[in-house]
Amino acid sequence: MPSHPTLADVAEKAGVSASTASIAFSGSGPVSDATKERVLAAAAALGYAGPDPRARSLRRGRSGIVGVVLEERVRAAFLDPVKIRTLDGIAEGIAPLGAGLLLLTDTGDVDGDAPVSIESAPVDAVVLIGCSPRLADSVATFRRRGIPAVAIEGAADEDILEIAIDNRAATRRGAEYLQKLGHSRVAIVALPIDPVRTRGPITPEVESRATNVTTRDRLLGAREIFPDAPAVATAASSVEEGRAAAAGLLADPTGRPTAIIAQSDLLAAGVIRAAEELGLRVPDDVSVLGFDGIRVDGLQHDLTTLDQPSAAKGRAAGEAIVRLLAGEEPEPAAFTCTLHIGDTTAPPRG
Amino acid sequence: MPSHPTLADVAEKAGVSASTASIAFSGSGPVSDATKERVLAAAAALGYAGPDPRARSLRRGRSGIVGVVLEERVRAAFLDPVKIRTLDGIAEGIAPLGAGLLLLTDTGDVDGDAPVSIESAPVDAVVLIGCSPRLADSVATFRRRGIPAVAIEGAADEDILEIAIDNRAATRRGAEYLQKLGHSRVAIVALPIDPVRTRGPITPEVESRATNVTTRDRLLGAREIFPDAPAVATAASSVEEGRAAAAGLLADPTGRPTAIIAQSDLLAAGVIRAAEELGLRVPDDVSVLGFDGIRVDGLQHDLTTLDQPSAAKGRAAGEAIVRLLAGEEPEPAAFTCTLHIGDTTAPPRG
DNA sequence: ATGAAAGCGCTAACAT
DNA sequence: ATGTTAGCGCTTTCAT
Repeated sequence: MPSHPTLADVAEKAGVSASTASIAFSGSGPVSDATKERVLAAAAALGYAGPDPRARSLRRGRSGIVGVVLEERVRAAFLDPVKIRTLDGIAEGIAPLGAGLLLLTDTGDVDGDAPVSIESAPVDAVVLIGCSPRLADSVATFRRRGIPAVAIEGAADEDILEIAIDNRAATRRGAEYLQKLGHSRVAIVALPIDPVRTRGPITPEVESRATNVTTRDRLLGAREIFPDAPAVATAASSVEEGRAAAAGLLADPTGRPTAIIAQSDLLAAGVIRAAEELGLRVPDDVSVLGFDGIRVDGLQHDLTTLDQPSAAKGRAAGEAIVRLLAGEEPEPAAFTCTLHIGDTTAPPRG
Repeated sequence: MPSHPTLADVAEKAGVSASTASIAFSGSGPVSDATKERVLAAAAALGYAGPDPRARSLRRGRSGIVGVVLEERVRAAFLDPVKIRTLDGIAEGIAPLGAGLLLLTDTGDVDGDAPVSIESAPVDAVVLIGCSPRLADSVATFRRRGIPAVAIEGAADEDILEIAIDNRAATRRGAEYLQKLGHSRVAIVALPIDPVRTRGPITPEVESRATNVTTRDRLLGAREIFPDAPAVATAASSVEEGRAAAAGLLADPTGRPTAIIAQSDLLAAGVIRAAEELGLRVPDDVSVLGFDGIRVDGLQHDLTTLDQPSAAKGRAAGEAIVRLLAGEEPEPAAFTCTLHIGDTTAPPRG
């Protein structure tokens, strides 16, 4: 009795052929009840735990695993409520597949050692979340490997099925709202804009090199209303990054913006904190607009924000995967964000 | 040129043997630079995206994937901040492996169709999170398959490496604190206690059938100080469940508890909400003790709670996996929770 | 209903 | 440094 019995061992013990034993386990063929029982008994006796998934997936050409490619480290994704809700939606969308979700990261590290990189993961299909600057590479890789892929945002120029939200139009609507309130001196606290997450003012030159499509689209939407609004890039969507960026924007009383458009709710929470630290009141002295529609932990305000249907987005991506795997051709989809008016926006003073 | 070229195709095109081509890709052997280049060129020409991970893992006997078994649906786990932080810690702990994280669920559904169930996932090792009533089965399955496993809580009686926290002792410390404040009429809002998540009073009979080790241990800890405290089981760790359970406990002014021990912070938040809905003030009319040390979204109070090191717990589990895979024998570990005294506990009135 | 044979695509011994 | 050989464990025609 080998330490880890194979199907062949079980078959031999049961006195049947390997193919019959296989059928007894998978149920994909006719077996007499007696034979089946004999096989199962032999398996139990040998401590056989069922067919080896590795061999099975080689033979069948399918692994039963759907990959989720995150642009950042897993831990970072878990800190982002939007990502979590999206992931949740994906899980729901692929539920009919009964497939496992494999979390992958596309950090750009050339991790040749990593047994499971984006280049070599045993997945039947993938969902790319976020706007990796290396998206084009990833897409090409999966295409070469014949792995169906769906992108959630950030696929603007790539030849891949995309599930999007109206980043640009939504931001525009938010900006219009600020304009209607009477704001004209507006500044933007932006998400990371390039692969290396450079902090600082977004000059036209920086903007031309932007690789993050979400950042760029939300920027364009804001610029439709406030063409000259200064923008600052952050290194991450976090309260701390928002605080640091806004501290700079609000420090000088001369020409201080009366409203700040933050490209995420976490950044917006940071903006509010920065304002409070400078003795400014929100929304009396500064209005703040967010994006996402998450509830920010510890934030006392009811943030005015663009509420995005992140779970629906994920579900749509999951459903698209199911259809792709079934040989169908799902359509790209675009979801619409809703302007939620909270208590962080008001007409400018004076 | 086949639609999906194999290593053999590449080797042929490059005019080398398959084994040489294999080495050119994996780097696990000597190849001349010239040959390597020729192989890579041939691969590029054919659009070969690298060795098939399924074949590779069959041959090597390793998939480069670590499974995470959740007791509930993925979406439910994502709603639980403790689980997320634990997952985060696991990702950090197994980072040296460069392995992917495969999310698996052990719902008890006999999902024979699921390509990737707990019985048949191509994983090199697994972490079991939470306290599945079916833990014993899972453990046996993984053992038969020769897959190293680590459990985070809930493995009390199983023969498996466990990373634990001091659920019982910590709860006892919290209960002692309430006692010192002067409380004696205390009630408990408990986590789910059995596989079917039955709601309602925890009678001795129910308690004897408890399968959820965390629930049971926290219950025992509370009972060390308040032996006769009535307890109510909920169906999930959520604000809504906590609210519903507490609504029942607080409804009748006669013999109303002066303090409630909730087995999670989400439940505690629900308890507070129920109290407020009844016009009771926290902590003046009712003291509330939580467990977890998460920040509950939207909760205005600074919850008195037992702060558990969930990320550290996950990291320890990840590190244990790394060591198991290296053939070492890591020790079980137990982490200690800290009593955080917030503003939801005070001496009882009058 | 069962068995024999042929690989899935790759890598690891072992030769040369 | 390169080639030859032999499977990893399973599933699937195709016979019988």
